[in-house]
Amino acid sequence: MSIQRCCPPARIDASDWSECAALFKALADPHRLTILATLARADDEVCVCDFTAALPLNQPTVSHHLKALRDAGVVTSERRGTWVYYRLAPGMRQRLEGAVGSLFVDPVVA
Amino acid sequence: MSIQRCCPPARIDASDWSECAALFKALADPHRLTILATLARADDEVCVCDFTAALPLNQPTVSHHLKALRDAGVVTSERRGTWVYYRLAPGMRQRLEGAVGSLFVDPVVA
DNA sequence: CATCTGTATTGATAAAAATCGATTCAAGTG
DNA sequence: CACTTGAATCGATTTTTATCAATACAGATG
Repeated sequence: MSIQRCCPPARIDASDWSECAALFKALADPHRLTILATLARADDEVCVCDFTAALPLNQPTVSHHLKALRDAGVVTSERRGTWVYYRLAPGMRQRLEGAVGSLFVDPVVA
Repeated sequence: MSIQRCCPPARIDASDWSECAALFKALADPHRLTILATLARADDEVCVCDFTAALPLNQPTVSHHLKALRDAGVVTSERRGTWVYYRLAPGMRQRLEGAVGSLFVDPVVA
């Protein structure tokens, strides 16, 4: 019998998804999502001390997660006196929605 | 002088973000995003052989990533003869958009 | 039923990430 | 300027993840 073909050749997407993956990776942790959701709901700055008080983590670990979010550009920080305050980076929601949108066709938007 | 307060007490979000984090974790890899974007653009099934051919990874590694996506409920698979075909899980876009939306207030949608 | 081909699984290894104790740093306070 | 406090950094440890070679499995073919 004739040899079966599995399918039409198929066009694999050739984009570089590294940047997008890095953004999702920043959100791939329950504690970081807690921080993010808190900032989103506060729609205002939140003191680090509140996170260390509320999260079931030691202070260095909280600091570690905050740094991860900072490095990913998800949050910004500002020291004022002894305390440091975090807030959501401007345009984060759009950025995230854009990332999701870019996965699903929406050919050539940005 | 009086002791400074850092801020109003602050209300930390108490939700469980594990599930949401697991979804983002599934997307936190460039190769998995390539697979996902390909499936989204195909809007149809794609043969595993196309992924193994196109990705700069060995066959077992591709299989590993496909399993990760399956376990996260992001894709579904179906064997037909020798070949196995993958497609996007139904409602994935809404699910992802819902996850993003749940982070940003949108109180009590689903 | 021996064999081939495509995919999944197993086992091992290496790289990355999460966590914490100890320390450092920055800024107030006395 | 010594001391205290909040946050970041460092170092070490453990866990998770990515990757691949080898193997097993599933279905077709002869």
